[in-house]
Amino acid sequence: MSSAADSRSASPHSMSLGAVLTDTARMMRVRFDQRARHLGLTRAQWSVIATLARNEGIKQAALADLLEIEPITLCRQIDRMEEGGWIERRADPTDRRARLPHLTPKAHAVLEQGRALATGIYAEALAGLPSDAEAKLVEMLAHMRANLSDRRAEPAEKTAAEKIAAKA
Amino acid sequence: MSSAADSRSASPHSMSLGAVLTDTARMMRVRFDQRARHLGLTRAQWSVIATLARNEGIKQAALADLLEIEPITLCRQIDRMEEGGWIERRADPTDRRARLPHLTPKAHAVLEQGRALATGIYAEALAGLPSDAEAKLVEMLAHMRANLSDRRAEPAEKTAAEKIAAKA
DNA sequence: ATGAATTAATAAGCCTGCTTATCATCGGCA
DNA sequence: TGCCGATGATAAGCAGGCTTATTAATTCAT
Repeated sequence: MSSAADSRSASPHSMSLGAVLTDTARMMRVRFDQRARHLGLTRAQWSVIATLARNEGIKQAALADLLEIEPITLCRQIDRMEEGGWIERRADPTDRRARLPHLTPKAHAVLEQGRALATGIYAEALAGLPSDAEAKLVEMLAHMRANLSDRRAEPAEKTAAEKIAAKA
Repeated sequence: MSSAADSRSASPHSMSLGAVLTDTARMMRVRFDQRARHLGLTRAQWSVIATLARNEGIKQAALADLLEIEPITLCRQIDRMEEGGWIERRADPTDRRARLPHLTPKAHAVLEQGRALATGIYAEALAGLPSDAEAKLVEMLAHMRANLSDRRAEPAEKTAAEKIAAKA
């Protein structure tokens, strides 16, 4: 039963952080998808709805930036969500290039359910950990995300420290 | 500059944990992919190579279990890696159903480079955090992964605690 | 000893991320 | 005024996850 853990821990600092991070993120997404299936929504789609709800009238490119995905990824996601009746694109009166995504009433109707689902899954994932675990995790992960967010494919040595210094 | 963070933190316990977890995992994967591109390898592929290197002669289903992905996902990954010359499938003399994946010399040759890459990226991500951050993170994430790993689409209440009790 | 259940691998088809490239429009500057 | 670079959206095509279902081989129970 412990073979998986054993086989991964040959060098405790080599693969485990990336592996456990990726696995945990994937499992959280899968769990959300399982629970949200009866709503007809995936985690990624719910994330679009939740963000859009707080940013009415935003452009696709700006929304992609909030979601931290590429515009093309969001574009195709909105294609699917428009087909599913969650979102409609409206013309921007001030810029004929833009097609602003708007939530439909159907999307507004599931906002609360999605929030409750997410909260329940976080609670389930964090069960058995100290009460400050969530805050600590979010803080550390946000820090790591910031460390990784800019630079391109440069050699790894002494870049992170510089970046942090530059930000401060 | 802070608009993304602001727009997400409307309710600090609603979306942020899942969002930051997913984003950080994705950025780590992207970073690895950028750095490993000159090797012709992706993070997912390197992960297969590293795990296979520690488990010679394993079956595909067992390897999928170690990697915590579905067998079909690994099957298609191995298709690509066989095409790329990283892996070859050999017949299992004791079970005619099985086709055992084996690393090619080309794959053995990049093992060290991959390990160094991963180590460098972890260091970069963790820069500026206390020295025990990695251990704490791995511990918390592993706990969460365990909390989420079994059960199916049941309601969220009081399942995690039961599961932990059952495991102990 | 044979028929049922299980297991190994994989096909089909979807979702969501990416890179790269195209096209239309906007807006600033010469 | 007219042009040229920046911007908004999207097409094409790949990677790597998933669910569901199929085929072949093995194993187990009767």
